[in-house]
Amino acid sequence: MATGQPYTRLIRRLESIGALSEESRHFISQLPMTVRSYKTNQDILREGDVPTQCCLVVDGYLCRHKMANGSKRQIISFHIPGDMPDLQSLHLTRLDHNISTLGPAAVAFIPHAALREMLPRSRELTHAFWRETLVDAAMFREWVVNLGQREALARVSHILCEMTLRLQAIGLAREFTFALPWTQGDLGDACGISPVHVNRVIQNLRARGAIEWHAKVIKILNWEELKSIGDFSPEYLHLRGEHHDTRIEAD
Amino acid sequence: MATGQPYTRLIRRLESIGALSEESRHFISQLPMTVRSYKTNQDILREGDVPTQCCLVVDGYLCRHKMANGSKRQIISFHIPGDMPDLQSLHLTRLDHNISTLGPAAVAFIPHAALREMLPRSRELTHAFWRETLVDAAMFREWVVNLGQREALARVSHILCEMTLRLQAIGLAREFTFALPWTQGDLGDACGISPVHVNRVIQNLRARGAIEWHAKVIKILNWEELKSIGDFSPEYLHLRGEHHDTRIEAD
DNA sequence: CGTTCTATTGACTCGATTCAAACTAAGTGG
DNA sequence: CCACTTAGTTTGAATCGAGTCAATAGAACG
Repeated sequence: MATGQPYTRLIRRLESIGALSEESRHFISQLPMTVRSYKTNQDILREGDVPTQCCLVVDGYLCRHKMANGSKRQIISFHIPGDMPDLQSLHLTRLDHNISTLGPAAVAFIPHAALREMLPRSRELTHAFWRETLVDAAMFREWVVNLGQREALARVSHILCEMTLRLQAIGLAREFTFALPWTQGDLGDACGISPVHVNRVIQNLRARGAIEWHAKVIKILNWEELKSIGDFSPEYLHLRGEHHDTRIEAD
Repeated sequence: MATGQPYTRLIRRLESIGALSEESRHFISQLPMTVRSYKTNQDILREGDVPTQCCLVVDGYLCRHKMANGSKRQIISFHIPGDMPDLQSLHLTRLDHNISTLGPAAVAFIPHAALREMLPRSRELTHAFWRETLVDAAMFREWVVNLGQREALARVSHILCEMTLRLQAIGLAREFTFALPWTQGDLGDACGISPVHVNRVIQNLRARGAIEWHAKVIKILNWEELKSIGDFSPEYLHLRGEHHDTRIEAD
Protein backbone atom coordinates (compact mmCIF):
# COMPACT_ATOMS: atom_id res chain seq x y z
CA MET A 1 0.00 0.00 0.00
CA ALA A 2 2.00 2.99 -1.26
CA THR A 3 1.29 5.91 1.05
CA GLY A 4 1.67 8.75 -1.40
CA GLN A 5 1.25 12.41 -0.56
CA PRO A 6 -1.91 13.35 1.30
CA TYR A 7 -3.06 15.68 -1.44
CA THR A 8 -2.68 12.93 -4.02
CA ARG A 9 -5.27 10.94 -2.06
CA LEU A 10 -7.62 13.89 -2.01
CA ILE A 11 -7.27 14.62 -5.70
CA ARG A 12 -7.88 11.02 -6.55
CA ARG A 13 -11.02 10.97 -4.44
CA LEU A 14 -12.40 14.21 -5.87
CA GLU A 15 -11.73 12.94 -9.36
CA SER A 16 -13.63 9.76 -8.67
CA ILE A 17 -16.82 11.80 -8.59
CA GLY A 18 -15.97 14.60 -11.06
CA ALA A 19 -13.26 16.03 -13.28
CA LEU A 20 -10.70 18.49 -11.92
CA SER A 21 -8.79 21.11 -13.91
CA GLU A 22 -5.03 21.46 -13.71
CA GLU A 23 -5.56 24.68 -11.77
CA SER A 24 -7.70 22.96 -9.16
CA ARG A 25 -5.14 20.24 -8.68
CA HIS A 26 -2.57 22.93 -8.16
CA PHE A 27 -4.71 24.71 -5.58
CA ILE A 28 -5.07 21.49 -3.66
CA SER A 29 -1.40 20.68 -3.76
CA GLN A 30 -0.76 24.06 -2.16
CA LEU A 31 -2.97 23.42 0.85
CA PRO A 32 -1.07 23.27 4.14
CA MET A 33 -1.41 19.88 5.78
CA THR A 34 -0.15 18.37 9.01
CA VAL A 35 -0.11 14.59 9.13
CA ARG A 36 -0.62 12.64 12.34
CA SER A 37 -0.66 8.93 13.08
CA TYR A 38 -3.20 7.17 15.24
CA LYS A 39 -3.59 3.74 16.75
CA THR A 40 -6.68 1.55 16.70
CA ASN A 41 -9.85 2.95 18.24
CA GLN A 42 -8.54 6.40 18.93
CA ASP A 43 -10.90 9.35 18.87
CA ILE A 44 -9.96 12.07 16.43
CA LEU A 45 -12.92 14.34 17.12
CA ARG A 46 -15.76 14.15 19.60
CA GLU A 47 -19.37 15.20 19.57
CA GLY A 48 -19.58 18.81 20.65
CA ASP A 49 -16.12 19.75 19.36
CA VAL A 50 -15.70 22.95 17.40
CA PRO A 51 -12.98 22.08 14.88
CA THR A 52 -10.73 24.71 13.32
CA GLN A 53 -9.36 22.34 10.73
CA CYS A 54 -10.67 19.60 8.47
CA CYS A 55 -9.23 16.12 8.49
CA LEU A 56 -8.29 14.04 5.49
CA VAL A 57 -7.75 10.30 5.68
CA VAL A 58 -4.33 9.41 4.33
CA ASP A 59 -4.06 5.77 5.32
CA GLY A 60 -6.28 3.31 7.13
CA TYR A 61 -9.92 3.56 8.07
CA LEU A 62 -11.94 6.05 10.10
CA CYS A 63 -15.55 5.88 11.12
CA ARG A 64 -18.09 8.36 12.31
CA HIS A 65 -20.39 7.27 15.09
CA LYS A 66 -22.99 8.49 17.56
CA MET A 67 -24.12 7.11 20.87
CA ALA A 68 -27.76 6.26 21.53
CA ASN A 69 -29.28 5.74 24.97
CA GLY A 70 -25.93 6.69 26.40
CA SER A 71 -24.31 3.39 25.61
CA LYS A 72 -25.19 1.89 22.25
CA ARG A 73 -22.85 2.92 19.47
CA GLN A 74 -24.09 3.41 15.93
CA ILE A 75 -21.47 3.72 13.24
CA ILE A 76 -22.74 6.13 10.64
CA SER A 77 -20.08 5.94 7.97
CA PHE A 78 -16.75 4.42 7.13
CA HIS A 79 -13.98 6.51 5.66
CA ILE A 80 -11.10 5.52 3.46
CA PRO A 81 -8.04 7.35 2.16
CA GLY A 82 -9.00 10.52 0.31
CA ASP A 83 -12.16 11.11 2.34
CA MET A 84 -12.66 14.26 4.40
CA PRO A 85 -15.11 13.09 7.04
CA ASP A 86 -15.62 16.49 8.66
CA LEU A 87 -15.73 18.75 5.64
CA GLN A 88 -19.03 19.92 7.07
CA SER A 89 -17.23 21.58 9.95
CA LEU A 90 -16.48 24.38 7.50
CA HIS A 91 -20.12 25.42 7.80
CA LEU A 92 -21.52 23.74 10.89
CA THR A 93 -19.51 24.87 13.86
CA ARG A 94 -20.39 22.18 16.37
CA LEU A 95 -19.76 18.53 15.57
CA ASP A 96 -22.78 16.30 16.14
CA HIS A 97 -20.94 12.97 16.12
CA ASN A 98 -17.59 11.35 16.88
CA ILE A 99 -14.80 10.48 14.48
CA SER A 100 -12.48 7.63 15.38
CA THR A 101 -10.02 5.24 13.85
CA LEU A 102 -10.67 1.60 13.04
CA GLY A 103 -7.25 0.09 13.02
CA PRO A 104 -4.11 2.23 12.74
CA ALA A 105 -4.49 5.28 10.51
CA ALA A 106 -2.75 8.38 9.24
CA VAL A 107 -4.74 11.60 9.07
CA ALA A 108 -3.86 14.98 7.58
CA PHE A 109 -5.26 18.21 8.97
CA ILE A 110 -6.02 21.26 6.85
CA PRO A 111 -6.82 24.56 8.59
CA HIS A 112 -10.28 25.92 7.88
CA ALA A 113 -8.66 29.25 7.11
CA ALA A 114 -6.76 27.76 4.18
CA LEU A 115 -9.89 26.17 2.75
CA ARG A 116 -11.96 29.30 3.28
CA GLU A 117 -9.38 31.25 1.41
CA MET A 118 -9.14 28.80 -1.44
CA LEU A 119 -12.80 28.07 -2.14
CA PRO A 120 -14.02 31.53 -3.16
CA ARG A 121 -11.23 31.59 -5.71
CA SER A 122 -12.34 28.47 -7.48
CA ARG A 123 -15.87 27.80 -8.46
CA GLU A 124 -14.87 24.33 -9.58
CA LEU A 125 -13.46 23.44 -6.19
CA THR A 126 -16.40 24.93 -4.33
CA HIS A 127 -18.52 22.74 -6.53
CA ALA A 128 -16.31 19.71 -5.93
CA PHE A 129 -16.21 20.06 -2.14
CA TRP A 130 -19.89 20.78 -1.90
CA ARG A 131 -20.58 17.76 -4.05
CA GLU A 132 -18.34 15.70 -1.80
CA THR A 133 -20.60 16.54 1.14
CA LEU A 134 -23.64 15.72 -0.98
CA VAL A 135 -22.31 12.30 -1.86
CA ASP A 136 -21.73 11.83 1.83
CA ALA A 137 -25.42 12.56 2.38
CA ALA A 138 -26.36 10.16 -0.42
CA MET A 139 -24.49 7.40 1.37
CA PHE A 140 -26.35 8.18 4.58
CA ARG A 141 -29.63 7.87 2.72
CA GLU A 142 -28.71 4.44 1.47
CA TRP A 143 -27.55 3.54 4.97
CA VAL A 144 -31.01 4.48 6.24
CA VAL A 145 -32.57 2.16 3.68
CA ASN A 146 -30.15 -0.56 4.64
CA LEU A 147 -31.02 -0.40 8.32
CA GLY A 148 -34.71 0.19 7.81
CA GLN A 149 -35.64 -2.33 5.17
CA ARG A 150 -33.10 -5.10 4.93
CA GLU A 151 -32.44 -8.04 7.15
CA ALA A 152 -29.07 -8.75 8.69
CA LEU A 153 -27.62 -10.85 5.86
CA ALA A 154 -28.44 -8.18 3.31
CA ARG A 155 -27.19 -5.33 5.48
CA VAL A 156 -23.78 -6.84 5.87
CA SER A 157 -23.56 -7.78 2.20
CA HIS A 158 -24.60 -4.30 1.17
CA ILE A 159 -21.91 -2.62 3.21
CA LEU A 160 -19.27 -4.98 1.86
CA CYS A 161 -20.39 -4.11 -1.67
CA GLU A 162 -20.16 -0.41 -0.93
CA MET A 163 -16.67 -0.72 0.49
CA THR A 164 -15.55 -2.75 -2.50
CA LEU A 165 -16.59 -0.10 -5.00
CA ARG A 166 -15.30 2.80 -2.97
CA LEU A 167 -11.93 1.16 -2.54
CA GLN A 168 -11.78 0.22 -6.20
CA ALA A 169 -12.57 3.80 -7.15
CA ILE A 170 -9.39 4.98 -5.45
CA GLY A 171 -7.33 1.99 -6.50
CA LEU A 172 -7.15 0.14 -3.19
CA ALA A 173 -9.09 -3.04 -3.98
CA ARG A 174 -7.67 -4.83 -6.92
CA GLU A 175 -9.00 -8.24 -7.66
CA PHE A 176 -11.75 -7.86 -5.08
CA THR A 177 -9.36 -8.29 -2.18
CA PHE A 178 -8.68 -5.63 0.40
CA ALA A 179 -7.64 -4.96 3.98
CA LEU A 180 -10.46 -4.49 6.46
CA PRO A 181 -9.30 -3.88 10.02
CA TRP A 182 -12.82 -3.90 11.49
CA THR A 183 -13.85 -6.31 14.18
CA GLN A 184 -17.13 -8.13 13.87
CA GLY A 185 -18.36 -5.88 16.63
CA ASP A 186 -17.59 -2.80 14.57
CA LEU A 187 -19.54 -4.19 11.67
CA GLY A 188 -22.41 -4.92 14.02
CA ASP A 189 -22.44 -1.34 15.23
CA ALA A 190 -22.63 -0.23 11.63
CA CYS A 191 -25.42 -2.61 10.68
CA GLY A 192 -27.43 -2.25 13.85
CA ILE A 193 -27.09 -5.92 14.77
CA SER A 194 -25.41 -7.69 17.66
CA PRO A 195 -21.84 -8.93 17.30
CA VAL A 196 -23.02 -12.48 17.80
CA HIS A 197 -25.36 -12.21 14.88
CA VAL A 198 -22.69 -10.62 12.70
CA ASN A 199 -20.68 -13.73 13.25
CA ARG A 200 -23.52 -15.96 12.13
CA VAL A 201 -24.10 -13.81 9.06
CA ILE A 202 -20.45 -13.93 8.06
CA GLN A 203 -20.41 -17.68 8.40
CA ASN A 204 -23.44 -17.80 6.20
CA LEU A 205 -21.68 -15.72 3.55
CA ARG A 206 -18.64 -17.96 3.81
CA ALA A 207 -20.74 -21.08 3.47
CA ARG A 208 -22.32 -19.68 0.32
CA GLY A 209 -18.87 -19.11 -1.13
CA ALA A 210 -19.54 -15.38 -1.38
CA ILE A 211 -16.62 -14.12 0.67
CA GLU A 212 -13.46 -15.11 2.43
CA TRP A 213 -12.48 -13.10 5.49
CA HIS A 214 -9.46 -13.85 7.57
CA ALA A 215 -6.71 -11.96 9.38
CA LYS A 216 -8.19 -8.57 8.55
CA VAL A 217 -8.20 -9.24 4.83
CA ILE A 218 -11.39 -9.81 2.93
CA LYS A 219 -11.81 -11.34 -0.47
CA ILE A 220 -15.02 -11.13 -2.46
CA LEU A 221 -15.35 -14.53 -4.10
CA ASN A 222 -18.68 -14.01 -5.80
CA TRP A 223 -19.39 -10.37 -6.50
CA GLU A 224 -22.64 -10.94 -8.34
CA GLU A 225 -24.07 -13.01 -5.56
CA LEU A 226 -22.99 -10.56 -2.90
CA LYS A 227 -24.65 -7.73 -4.81
CA SER A 228 -27.77 -9.77 -5.15
CA ILE A 229 -27.93 -10.76 -1.49
CA GLY A 230 -27.23 -7.17 -0.47
CA ASP A 231 -29.80 -5.67 -2.87
CA PHE A 232 -26.99 -3.43 -4.02
CA SER A 233 -27.11 -0.81 -6.80
CA PRO A 234 -24.19 1.58 -6.97
CA GLU A 235 -25.93 4.68 -8.31
CA TYR A 236 -26.10 6.35 -4.91
CA LEU A 237 -22.31 6.49 -4.75
CA HIS A 238 -22.38 8.93 -7.68
CA LEU A 239 -19.12 7.59 -8.99
CA ARG A 240 -18.03 8.65 -12.43
CA GLY A 241 -18.28 6.31 -15.35
CA GLU A 242 -21.06 4.00 -16.30
CA HIS A 243 -23.16 1.75 -14.20
CA HIS A 244 -20.42 -0.21 -12.52
CA ASP A 245 -22.31 -3.43 -13.13
CA THR A 246 -18.95 -5.03 -12.88
CA ARG A 247 -15.79 -3.30 -11.91
CA ILE A 248 -13.55 -6.10 -13.03
CA GLU A 249 -12.20 -3.98 -15.87
CA ALA A 250 -11.21 -1.30 -13.38
CA ASP A 251 -7.90 -2.89 -12.71
CA MET B 1 -52.16 28.26 8.32
CA ALA B 2 -51.31 31.48 6.49
CA THR B 3 -49.76 30.56 3.16
CA GLY B 4 -47.45 33.52 2.68
CA GLN B 5 -45.14 34.01 -0.26
CA PRO B 6 -42.92 31.09 -1.14
CA TYR B 7 -39.76 33.09 -0.58
CA THR B 8 -40.96 34.08 2.89
CA ARG B 9 -40.99 30.40 3.78
CA LEU B 10 -37.49 29.93 2.46
CA ILE B 11 -36.10 32.97 4.27
CA ARG B 12 -37.65 31.85 7.49
CA ARG B 13 -36.14 28.42 7.13
CA LEU B 14 -32.67 29.70 6.28
CA GLU B 15 -32.84 32.07 9.23
CA SER B 16 -33.73 29.23 11.56
CA ILE B 17 -30.20 27.91 11.12
CA GLY B 18 -28.26 31.15 10.55
CA ALA B 19 -28.57 34.91 10.17
CA LEU B 20 -29.26 36.48 6.77
CA SER B 21 -28.34 39.99 5.68
CA GLU B 22 -30.84 42.37 4.12
CA GLU B 23 -29.05 41.87 0.80
CA SER B 24 -29.43 38.10 0.97
CA ARG B 25 -33.13 38.37 1.70
CA HIS B 26 -33.41 40.62 -1.32
CA PHE B 27 -31.58 38.15 -3.54
CA ILE B 28 -33.96 35.43 -2.49
CA SER B 29 -37.06 37.52 -3.02
CA GLN B 30 -35.90 38.07 -6.60
CA LEU B 31 -35.67 34.36 -7.42
CA PRO B 32 -38.14 33.26 -10.08
CA MET B 33 -40.57 30.67 -8.71
CA THR B 34 -43.45 28.71 -10.18
CA VAL B 35 -45.89 27.28 -7.67
CA ARG B 36 -47.77 24.06 -8.26
CA SER B 37 -50.32 22.17 -6.19
CA TYR B 38 -50.30 18.44 -5.58
CA LYS B 39 -52.66 15.92 -4.08
CA THR B 40 -51.85 13.21 -1.59
CA ASN B 41 -49.20 10.66 -2.54
CA GLN B 42 -48.18 12.26 -5.79
CA ASP B 43 -44.64 11.89 -7.04
CA ILE B 44 -42.81 15.14 -7.61
CA LEU B 45 -39.51 13.64 -8.69
CA ARG B 46 -38.40 10.08 -9.28
CA GLU B 47 -35.17 8.19 -8.81
CA GLY B 48 -33.09 8.63 -11.95
CA ASP B 49 -34.55 12.03 -12.84
CA VAL B 50 -32.21 14.82 -13.89
CA PRO B 51 -33.86 17.95 -12.53
CA THR B 52 -33.30 21.40 -14.02
CA GLN B 53 -34.96 23.20 -11.13
CA CYS B 54 -35.04 22.90 -7.36
CA CYS B 55 -38.26 22.54 -5.44
CA LEU B 56 -39.28 24.43 -2.33
CA VAL B 57 -42.08 23.26 -0.06
CA VAL B 58 -44.63 26.04 0.34
CA ASP B 59 -47.43 24.20 2.12
CA GLY B 60 -47.98 20.66 3.32
CA TYR B 61 -45.52 17.81 3.69
CA LEU B 62 -43.18 16.06 1.29
CA CYS B 63 -41.06 13.01 1.87
CA ARG B 64 -38.07 11.48 0.19
CA HIS B 65 -38.01 7.74 -0.15
CA LYS B 66 -36.19 4.85 -1.77
CA MET B 67 -37.30 1.36 -2.63
CA ALA B 68 -35.46 -1.69 -1.33
CA ASN B 69 -35.78 -5.19 -2.73
CA GLY B 70 -38.02 -3.74 -5.39
CA SER B 71 -41.01 -3.37 -3.12
CA LYS B 72 -40.23 -2.15 0.39
CA ARG B 73 -40.39 1.61 0.75
CA GLN B 74 -38.07 3.43 3.11
CA ILE B 75 -38.88 7.04 3.84
CA ILE B 76 -35.65 8.90 4.31
CA SER B 77 -36.81 12.34 5.34
CA PHE B 78 -39.85 14.46 5.87
CA HIS B 79 -40.04 17.99 4.52
CA ILE B 80 -42.01 20.95 5.73
CA PRO B 81 -42.62 24.45 4.36
CA GLY B 82 -39.36 26.26 3.69
CA ASP B 83 -37.39 23.08 2.95
CA MET B 84 -35.71 22.51 -0.38
CA PRO B 85 -35.54 18.72 -0.54
CA ASP B 86 -33.56 18.53 -3.78
CA LEU B 87 -31.09 21.34 -3.32
CA GLN B 88 -28.47 18.70 -3.99
CA SER B 89 -29.63 18.47 -7.60
CA LEU B 90 -27.59 21.64 -8.16
CA HIS B 91 -24.46 19.52 -7.92
CA LEU B 92 -25.52 15.89 -8.32
CA THR B 93 -27.17 15.53 -11.69
CA ARG B 94 -29.03 12.30 -11.21
CA LEU B 95 -31.53 11.91 -8.39
CA ASP B 96 -30.97 8.80 -6.26
CA HIS B 97 -34.38 8.75 -4.56
CA ASN B 98 -38.00 9.75 -5.00
CA ILE B 99 -39.75 12.85 -3.71
CA SER B 100 -43.49 12.65 -3.08
CA THR B 101 -46.24 14.40 -1.21
CA LEU B 102 -47.80 13.20 2.02
CA GLY B 103 -51.17 14.84 2.00
CA PRO B 104 -51.96 17.79 -0.27
CA ALA B 105 -49.07 20.18 -0.82
CA ALA B 106 -47.95 23.29 -2.65
CA VAL B 107 -44.47 23.31 -4.13
CA ALA B 108 -42.50 26.13 -5.75
CA PHE B 109 -39.91 25.45 -8.45
CA ILE B 110 -36.78 27.54 -8.90
CA PRO B 111 -34.68 27.04 -12.05
CA HIS B 112 -31.14 25.84 -11.42
CA ALA B 113 -29.95 28.61 -13.73
CA ALA B 114 -31.31 31.28 -11.38
CA LEU B 115 -29.62 29.71 -8.36
CA ARG B 116 -26.37 29.18 -10.21
CA GLU B 117 -26.37 32.82 -11.13
CA MET B 118 -27.19 34.01 -7.65
CA LEU B 119 -24.84 31.91 -5.54
CA PRO B 120 -21.48 33.12 -6.88
CA ARG B 121 -22.61 36.68 -6.11
CA SER B 122 -23.21 36.03 -2.45
CA ARG B 123 -20.81 34.24 -0.22
CA GLU B 124 -23.37 34.36 2.56
CA LEU B 125 -26.00 32.60 0.50
CA THR B 126 -23.57 30.01 -0.81
CA HIS B 127 -22.73 29.39 2.81
CA ALA B 128 -26.42 29.27 3.80
CA PHE B 129 -27.46 26.87 1.04
CA TRP B 130 -24.48 24.63 1.55
CA ARG B 131 -25.21 24.58 5.25
CA GLU B 132 -28.80 23.71 4.48
CA THR B 133 -27.61 20.57 2.69
CA LEU B 134 -25.30 19.81 5.60
CA VAL B 135 -28.12 20.01 8.11
CA ASP B 136 -29.98 17.67 5.81
CA ALA B 137 -27.09 15.23 6.14
CA ALA B 138 -27.05 15.69 9.92
CA MET B 139 -30.69 14.63 10.05
CA PHE B 140 -29.88 11.54 7.99
CA ARG B 141 -27.18 10.63 10.46
CA GLU B 142 -29.58 10.83 13.34
CA TRP B 143 -32.07 8.81 11.30
CA VAL B 144 -29.43 6.11 10.94
CA VAL B 145 -28.97 6.05 14.70
CA ASN B 146 -32.70 5.92 15.16
CA LEU B 147 -33.13 2.90 12.92
CA GLY B 148 -29.98 1.16 14.00
CA GLN B 149 -30.06 1.45 17.77
CA ARG B 150 -33.53 2.21 19.03
CA GLU B 151 -36.56 0.01 19.37
CA ALA B 152 -39.89 0.84 17.80
CA LEU B 153 -41.35 2.93 20.62
CA ALA B 154 -38.28 5.15 20.73
CA ARG B 155 -38.06 5.47 16.96
CA VAL B 156 -41.56 6.80 16.65
CA SER B 157 -41.14 9.12 19.62
CA HIS B 158 -37.89 10.44 18.24
CA ILE B 159 -39.40 11.34 14.90
CA LEU B 160 -42.30 13.08 16.56
CA CYS B 161 -39.86 15.12 18.64
CA GLU B 162 -37.93 16.09 15.53
CA MET B 163 -41.05 17.21 13.73
CA THR B 164 -42.18 19.24 16.71
CA LEU B 165 -38.97 21.26 16.86
CA ARG B 166 -38.71 21.73 13.13
CA LEU B 167 -42.27 22.96 12.91
CA GLN B 168 -41.81 25.24 15.90
CA ALA B 169 -38.70 26.70 14.32
CA ILE B 170 -40.74 27.96 11.38
CA GLY B 171 -43.75 28.90 13.47
CA LEU B 172 -46.08 26.06 12.52
CA ALA B 173 -46.47 24.24 15.84
CA ARG B 174 -47.72 26.51 18.54
CA GLU B 175 -48.65 24.92 21.80
CA PHE B 176 -47.26 21.54 20.71
CA THR B 177 -50.15 20.90 18.35
CA PHE B 178 -49.78 20.52 14.61
CA ALA B 179 -51.22 18.97 11.50
CA LEU B 180 -49.71 15.65 10.45
CA PRO B 181 -51.27 14.15 7.33
CA TRP B 182 -49.26 10.92 7.51
CA THR B 183 -50.88 7.54 7.72
CA GLN B 184 -49.59 5.04 10.22
CA GLY B 185 -48.20 3.17 7.25
CA ASP B 186 -46.16 6.21 6.23
CA LEU B 187 -44.73 6.45 9.70
CA GLY B 188 -43.90 2.76 9.57
CA ASP B 189 -42.00 3.22 6.31
CA ALA B 190 -40.04 5.98 7.98
CA CYS B 191 -39.24 3.99 11.12
CA GLY B 192 -38.59 0.69 9.43
CA ILE B 193 -41.43 -1.06 11.25
CA SER B 194 -44.66 -2.64 10.03
CA PRO B 195 -47.88 -0.60 9.99
CA VAL B 196 -49.42 -2.97 12.48
CA HIS B 197 -46.65 -2.35 14.92
CA VAL B 198 -46.85 1.41 14.43
CA ASN B 199 -50.42 1.17 15.58
CA ARG B 200 -49.43 -0.65 18.74
CA VAL B 201 -46.71 1.88 19.45
CA ILE B 202 -49.08 4.81 19.04
CA GLN B 203 -51.55 3.24 21.38
CA ASN B 204 -48.77 2.80 23.86
CA LEU B 205 -47.88 6.48 23.60
CA ARG B 206 -51.53 7.40 24.02
CA ALA B 207 -51.88 5.17 27.05
CA ARG B 208 -48.88 6.86 28.64
CA GLY B 209 -50.51 10.22 28.11
CA ALA B 210 -47.63 11.34 25.92
CA ILE B 211 -49.56 12.23 22.79
CA GLU B 212 -53.00 12.66 21.32
CA TRP B 213 -53.40 11.92 17.63
CA HIS B 214 -56.66 12.10 15.83
CA ALA B 215 -58.00 13.31 12.49
CA LYS B 216 -54.54 14.17 11.16
CA VAL B 217 -53.78 16.47 14.06
CA ILE B 218 -51.25 15.55 16.69
CA LYS B 219 -50.85 17.07 20.10
CA ILE B 220 -47.83 16.48 22.28
CA LEU B 221 -49.20 16.16 25.79
CA ASN B 222 -45.97 15.42 27.60
CA TRP B 223 -42.97 16.78 25.78
CA GLU B 224 -40.44 15.80 28.41
CA GLU B 225 -41.60 12.23 28.46
CA LEU B 226 -41.67 11.98 24.69
CA LYS B 227 -38.12 13.28 24.53
CA SER B 228 -37.07 10.80 27.14
CA ILE B 229 -38.74 7.82 25.46
CA GLY B 230 -37.31 8.87 22.11
CA ASP B 231 -33.78 9.44 23.46
CA PHE B 232 -34.00 12.81 21.79
CA SER B 233 -31.41 15.61 21.87
CA PRO B 234 -31.91 18.44 19.39
CA GLU B 235 -28.30 19.38 18.71
CA TYR B 236 -28.21 17.56 15.39
CA LEU B 237 -30.85 19.89 13.99
CA HIS B 238 -28.35 22.74 14.26
CA LEU B 239 -31.10 25.22 15.00
CA ARG B 240 -30.11 28.66 16.17
CA GLY B 241 -30.47 29.68 19.77
CA GLU B 242 -29.72 27.69 22.84
CA HIS B 243 -30.48 24.13 23.66
CA HIS B 244 -34.16 24.08 22.83
CA ASP B 245 -34.88 22.19 26.02
CA THR B 246 -38.31 23.68 25.71
CA ARG B 247 -39.51 25.68 22.83
CA ILE B 248 -42.58 27.04 24.50
CA GLU B 249 -41.15 30.52 24.50
CA ALA B 250 -40.85 30.38 20.72
CA ASP B 251 -44.34 31.63 20.24
C1' DC C 1 -74.53 4.82 0.09
C1' DG C 2 -71.42 1.73 -1.39
C1' DT C 3 -66.25 1.66 -2.36
C1' DT C 4 -61.85 2.16 -0.69
C1' DC C 5 -58.38 3.35 2.37
C1' DT C 6 -56.94 3.39 7.14
C1' DA C 7 -56.98 1.89 11.92
C1' DT C 8 -57.38 -1.77 15.23
C1' DT C 9 -57.06 -6.39 17.38
C1' DG C 10 -55.58 -11.25 18.07
C1' DA C 11 -52.86 -15.47 17.07
C1' DC C 12 -48.90 -17.37 15.34
C1' DT C 13 -44.15 -17.19 13.56
C1' DC C 14 -39.51 -15.70 12.91
C1' DG C 15 -35.31 -13.02 12.95
C1' DA C 16 -32.38 -11.33 16.14
C1' DT C 17 -30.93 -10.57 21.04
C1' DT C 18 -29.12 -11.97 25.30
C1' DC C 19 -26.56 -14.81 28.21
C1' DA C 20 -23.05 -17.94 28.88
C1' DA C 21 -19.22 -20.61 27.88
C1' DA C 22 -15.40 -22.19 25.08
C1' DC C 23 -11.96 -21.23 22.03
C1' DT C 24 -8.42 -18.59 19.35
C1' DA C 25 -5.43 -14.88 18.17
C1' DA C 26 -2.75 -11.12 19.56
C1' DG C 27 -0.06 -8.33 22.77
C1' DT C 28 2.78 -7.63 27.03
C1' DG C 29 6.29 -8.19 30.15
C1' DG C 30 9.68 -10.85 32.33
C1' DC D 1 10.60 -17.13 23.83
C1' DC D 2 7.24 -18.51 27.05
C1' DA D 3 3.46 -17.41 30.47
C1' DC D 4 0.01 -14.43 31.21
C1' DT D 5 -3.52 -11.26 29.86
C1' DT D 6 -6.76 -9.27 26.93
C1' DA D 7 -9.49 -8.82 22.82
C1' DG D 8 -11.99 -11.03 19.36
C1' DT D 9 -14.43 -15.13 17.40
C1' DT D 10 -17.44 -19.04 17.67
C1' DT D 11 -21.28 -22.03 19.42
C1' DG D 12 -25.63 -23.22 21.77
C1' DA D 13 -29.95 -22.39 24.33
C1' DA D 14 -33.55 -19.50 25.91
C1' DT D 15 -36.12 -15.32 25.17
C1' DC D 16 -38.20 -11.31 23.02
C1' DG D 17 -39.40 -7.67 19.85
C1' DA D 18 -41.48 -7.22 15.68
C1' DG D 19 -43.50 -9.25 11.44
C1' DT D 20 -47.10 -11.70 9.04
C1' DC D 21 -51.65 -13.18 8.34
C1' DA D 22 -56.34 -12.50 8.89
C1' DA D 23 -60.45 -10.48 10.24
C1' DT D 24 -63.10 -6.44 11.83
C1' DA D 25 -64.21 -1.71 12.57
C1' DG D 26 -64.17 2.96 11.26
C1' DA D 27 -63.34 7.09 8.22
C1' DA D 28 -63.01 9.31 3.97
C1' DC D 29 -64.40 9.84 -0.83
C1' DG D 30 -67.02 10.16 -4.99
